[in-house]
Order: sequence, then C-alpha cells, then structure tokens
Amino acid sequence: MKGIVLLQMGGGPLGVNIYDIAREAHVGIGTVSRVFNNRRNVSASTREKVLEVGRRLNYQPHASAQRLARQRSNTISAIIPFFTNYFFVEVLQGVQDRVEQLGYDLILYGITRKGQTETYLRRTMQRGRVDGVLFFSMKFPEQFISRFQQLRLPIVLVDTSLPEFDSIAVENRRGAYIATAHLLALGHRRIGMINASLTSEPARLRLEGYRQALDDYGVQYDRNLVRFPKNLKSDGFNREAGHDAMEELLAMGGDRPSAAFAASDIQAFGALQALREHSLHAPKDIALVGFDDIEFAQHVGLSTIHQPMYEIGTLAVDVLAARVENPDVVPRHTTFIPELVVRETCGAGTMSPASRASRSMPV
Amino acid sequence: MKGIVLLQMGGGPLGVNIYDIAREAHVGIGTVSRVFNNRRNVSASTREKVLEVGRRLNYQPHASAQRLARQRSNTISAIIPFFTNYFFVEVLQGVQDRVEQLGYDLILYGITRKGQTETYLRRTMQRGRVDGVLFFSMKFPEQFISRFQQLRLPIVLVDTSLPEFDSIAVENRRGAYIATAHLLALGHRRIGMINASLTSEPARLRLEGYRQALDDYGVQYDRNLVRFPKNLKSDGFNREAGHDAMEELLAMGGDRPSAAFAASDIQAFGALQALREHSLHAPKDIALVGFDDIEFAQHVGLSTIHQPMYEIGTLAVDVLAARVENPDVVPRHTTFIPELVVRETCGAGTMSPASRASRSMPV
DNA sequence: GCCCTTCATGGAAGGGCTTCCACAAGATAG
DNA sequence: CTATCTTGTGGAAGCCCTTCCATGAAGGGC
Repeated sequence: MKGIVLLQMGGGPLGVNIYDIAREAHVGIGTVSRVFNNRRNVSASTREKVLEVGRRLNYQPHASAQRLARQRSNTISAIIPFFTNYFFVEVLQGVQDRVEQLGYDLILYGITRKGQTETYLRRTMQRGRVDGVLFFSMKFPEQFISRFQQLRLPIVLVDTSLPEFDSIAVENRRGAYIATAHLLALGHRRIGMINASLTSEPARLRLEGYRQALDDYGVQYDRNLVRFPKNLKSDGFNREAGHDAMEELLAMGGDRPSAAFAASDIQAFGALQALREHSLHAPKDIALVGFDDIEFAQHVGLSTIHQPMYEIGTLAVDVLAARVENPDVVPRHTTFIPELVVRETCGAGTMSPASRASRSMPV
Repeated sequence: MKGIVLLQMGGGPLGVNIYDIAREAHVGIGTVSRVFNNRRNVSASTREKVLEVGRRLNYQPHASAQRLARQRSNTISAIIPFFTNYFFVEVLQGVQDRVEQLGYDLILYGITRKGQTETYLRRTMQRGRVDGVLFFSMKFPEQFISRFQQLRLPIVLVDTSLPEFDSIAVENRRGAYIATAHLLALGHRRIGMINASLTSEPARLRLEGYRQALDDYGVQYDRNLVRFPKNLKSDGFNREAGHDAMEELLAMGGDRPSAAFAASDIQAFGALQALREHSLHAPKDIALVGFDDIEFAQHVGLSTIHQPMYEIGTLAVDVLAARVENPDVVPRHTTFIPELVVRETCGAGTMSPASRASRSMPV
C-alpha cells in the first residue's frame, strides 16, 4: 500500500521499492529483482504481472543500492587536463559515445590547476566510486603507481604511457617526421620548429622526429631554429608560446626559416597570429604545419598532422572495459599512426582535403 | 584481524570496513562513523585511536554505501550538446571548478545525436543517481517538465529557459543589439546577418536585437541581408552554415553588405573562410562581428560579443546546489549582460582588448 | 508408480554505511 | 545527597538492492 499512498500524495520523495512491488504483485522480492534484471528463469505470466505493477507504481531501481549490492559502480572517471588545448574535447566525444554504448556513467575530473591531479586521483580511488579510470595527457604521478596496482583499480593512460598500465597514444615521432619531411619535399631547407617544453614526452618525441627527417634529407640541424616556450609555468602547448616562438623566428631577419613545424595546432595558431601582426602570410612568407588536427585547424586552413582523436577516445573506453572484466592480463600498449592533412598553410596547393581515415596498430 | 589479514595478502579486493576498524580500535561502529564524518561529540583520545587504526588499515569509506545510507549521491549531472559549438567547453570549466569546490562529482552526458536527450534525462532521473541536473543550450522536452516536478529533482537550465525551473542565460537580444549598433556606429549601413535556424530561441532573440538596432539608427530592414542555414538537419550554429551564408552574401555582387553580424563565433569562422576563398579580408572588404567569444575568437582576431561563460558555469552549479538544499523556493531566472570585444575583424582599430569583466543581473 | 531432474519461486543474508535511541558516567545545581 | 543535565558511546535498525539456498511443483525416464 505504501506505493499507492505515495502516488496519491502526488509526489514527495517517492520511495517505491522492491518490497512495494513484491507485495502489490503477490510475489517475492527475489522474483521482482529477477524481472527487472531480465533474468530468464521467470515465468512469462509472473514477469508480466511484475512489470505491470512496476509501471503502475512508477518503480525505478535505486542506483546506489544496486551499486552497493553488486559491488560494481558501472561508472568510470576521466581525468583530463582542461588547460592545455582542445585535444581533449574531441577525444571526449569518443569516450562519451562509447561509454554510453556500454552503459557506464562517466565522471569528469577536469584539471585546471597543478595539484588537482593528486586530489582527483585520491578521490577516484575511493572504494565504490568508479570501476576504472581514464588518465589523459599528463605525467602519471609516480607515487600512485603502486597504489593503483595494490587496489587493482583498472586504469588506462591516454596520450601518455607507463609500462605498468594499459596505454594508448599516437606515434609522435613518426608524425613529426611526416610533417617535416613534407616541408622538405616542398623544397624548404631552413625549417624552424616551434616546440613545447621538453618535460613533456610528446614534445621530446616530436623533436626527435623533426631531427630524423632533417637527417634523412641531409639537412644540417640548426638549434637556433628550434624554439621553446619562455614561460616555464606551463608546458608550452598554448597559443602564447606559439606566438612568441614565431616572433623569435621572425626576429632572425635574413636567417629566418622559410617554413616551420609547430608541435601543436594551438601553437600554430599563435604563430599565425604573429605572422598577421607582421602583415605576413602562410604559406607565402613562411609555410606552416601543425600537429593534432583539432577542429579549428580546418577553420583557418592549417595543414597539420591528424590524430584520430575520436577513435582514441572510443578505444580507451574499450580497453578499460576489457580490463575491468579481466584485470589479470599484461598491460597492452596501442599506437595510432598519424597522417598528414594538407590544407593551405603548407603551400602544397589545394590537394584533396585528404583522406581523414586512420588506422590503429596494436603492438 | 580481517583487515590485517587482507593487508598481508598485499592486495586483493581490499574490504576494510567500519566493523574492522571498530573491532581493532575497541570501539563501536557508531563511533567510527562519527570520527570519519567529523562529528564533534567524540572524545579526543577516542578520535585519535580510531584515526590511527584507520590509517594503519588504510580504510576508506565505501562511496555507494554512504550514498545509500545518506540518501544523497553528492553527484550532479550535466546534459550538454557536444555537437553545436565550443561554447560548452568554456562553461564546463566553470562548472567543473565549482563542482569540485562543493565536493560534488560531475557526471557528463554529452549529446551528439538527437534522441540522446531523452535517454539521458530518463537515466538521470533514476533514484539515487544524482542530486540535481544541469541542462544546457537545448529545448527542454515538454513531456519531462511534469516528471521532474513530481520527482522534485532539482534542475537548472543554462542558455535556455522555462518558467518552471531555475535558469541562467545571457541577454541575447541585447548582445545582438550591441554588435549591430557597433557596426552602425562605424558607419556601415548595409549590414548582413548570418543567423541560425529560428527554431533556436537564441537565434530568434539575436535577430530581434539586430533589427532593433537597425531601427534605432533609422536603417531600413532588408530581409535579403539575413541569411539562414540551408541544411535543416542542425540548428545552423556551425562553420558550414556560416560559410554558406557568407557565400550568399558575396553572391549579391554590388548589393552585398559592407559588414555582417554572425549569430555565433563558429559561424563567423566559416564566414572568414569563405572570405579567404575569395581572397577577401575582414574588415577591409567586409567587417565582421561574432557572438560568444569562444577562445578561438582571439586566435583569429575576431571581434565579438563576450559571454561570461566561465561565470555562467560556476553560477549554474551554485544555483543548483542551493536548490538541492532548499527545493521549495520559486524558480529564479538570472541574466548576464554580454559585452562587445573589439579585435580586428570589425575594423574599429586596435582598441584595448576590452574589459572582460561581466556583471550578473538577477531578475 | 517411483525416482530424479528441471524450473519457478520465496526470502534470508549480505553489501557498508548513517542515524537514532538507550544508557552510563560525570558534571552541575539545588 | 539527590535530581537533572551533558557528554561520550554502543549497536540495532534502516537505506535498497542482489544472490544464494531451500522448497515445492511439474516433467521425464524406466
């Protein structure tokens, strides 16, 4: 009767539970549970009766109670840096879509300040909160490695890696190589690089790819052509850093490069802005290639290296889900091969907007 | 002993609970609970003893159990359209920061396809899942109004509104007025508008503001100068729509406007691209003002109408939290006044980057 | 007609916490 | 010295579900 009374009250903190349904349908609570969990060993007539009562009383299982009883939250968290660039937005779409398909909830922990990372890691480690964690684009703090292992809390690193955990990333070295080689193939010989701080692994790898390409084309490496962020407060994957780096390159006067490779699209935007301020244009005055292929790269016609961000997002969720189901397999590291997208700023003419397809390559 | 045994096992699905702590510390479970919830009626010595045992056994309260017992999830969800534009990213930062300060968790439901909205609304309505909902930038489905009211599930509408619920928005009409008036003040008389579909309320209001400004300056309204998206599959707040609209304006030949106001920055980017394709430039050939002031507006020097997105995000959380604490107050509707940010594309010269401050105006 | 399965079902136990009530012991007041 | 209050404490009950075991009925084989 309780449920009915509540209905008559027309609201209130509705508390129709499994017992109300059982009483009303003249069955046991076990049966009610089985019906709502779609177990098969329930007779058709009983099932229908229970469902009918459920509809009538507007029953909904209580999420927290289910999680407690099942010892499973069906929730994962994503720890994502909000500050760096727009990379995460596109990855997030993939994450979100797959999470929905698999029926998980997604708790978002966005990092905007240093120090937040530890807070959120601790939080996400609380028992009963999440079944697994997606950790993005940042150095995973060492002191948490063993704690995660002890808790056996599944975690997947994206755009960063560690031998101990599953990881997904793009081949940064290869991407940088492709970008640089493209500019070389276009005839450029003095090619600048607008890099981020080498404390960032992607920045290191992208520098390696750049040098490798120069080497392969027999071009002497000139360290004056590689520019790092001056402001050491951030990792330098931002517009200001790109702007200032381009200023420095332009300040070289006659020695200045005829082309540049930026370690991220965001930096490339800053560089473009600097060019505009000097009434210069890409590719006419300086050809430019970025890295990431975030959505805005199309908006400004930036040639760049495409990362399959959406696919990275969906794969990350798949890998995490697999580990939740089966925690005792060795860590898997997956790599994506990035591709060049030719637009306007590299000066290679308007080729087709490039096949944006991408391939994955499990290692 | 259980806790110790588990520790010795060096892992396993650690299950140190309140009973383990109580036994080990020779106190009752109630006392343990009080200690970990910082209740004050516990003697200092007992408290210290319990905390010591807690540290030793590495105790953490179980999130689901707490939520069940407290009948409070300490979680809110945000239902956000991912597809339209980058508006949401910036609002999300504000949401995220405030949510952290208040100790809530944030479940993200990103909408990428029509129909998902209903799915997520249903999901978010499940008992025990969230304490409240943030609903962004979309028309709230009518059939859910009464259901939310009955459940007394707190909800705040952002960038959209309904008399029944709390809401937060920017004064769209005023913003459009300011943008148009600015172009008029610069001497333009043929001013185009690149609008989105009028099914969107912001689009309607922004059109009104545009017309009002023309009126006030004694300029005859010309419907040929207002362009709507051709592709009716979306609301038109996207780059393609902006691009095509600018194409249409350019196709007017000698009749073409000398300036244009775009209903969103994203559309403005598309418009700028179209200009580039015709080797035209803003503001030289056509002056341009956008709306939103998303981060990329700076990157390309777009003059635009600034919405205090971060503040909208934090306020949304505050309003929601207030309603969770006190569900029985009348809905409050808050409005922000947008401001013009002069950059390059409007042609008003390089004034100071404008005070980006913003004010709220409760109604 | 009897024994063994199989299937549907009821409900206790268990998951881990908060909260409330009861109680003891000390402090305060008259 | 008794009556009253305060403070600290223990633990049962309650939050709502899932799961497992026991039971009874029905079906199958010989």
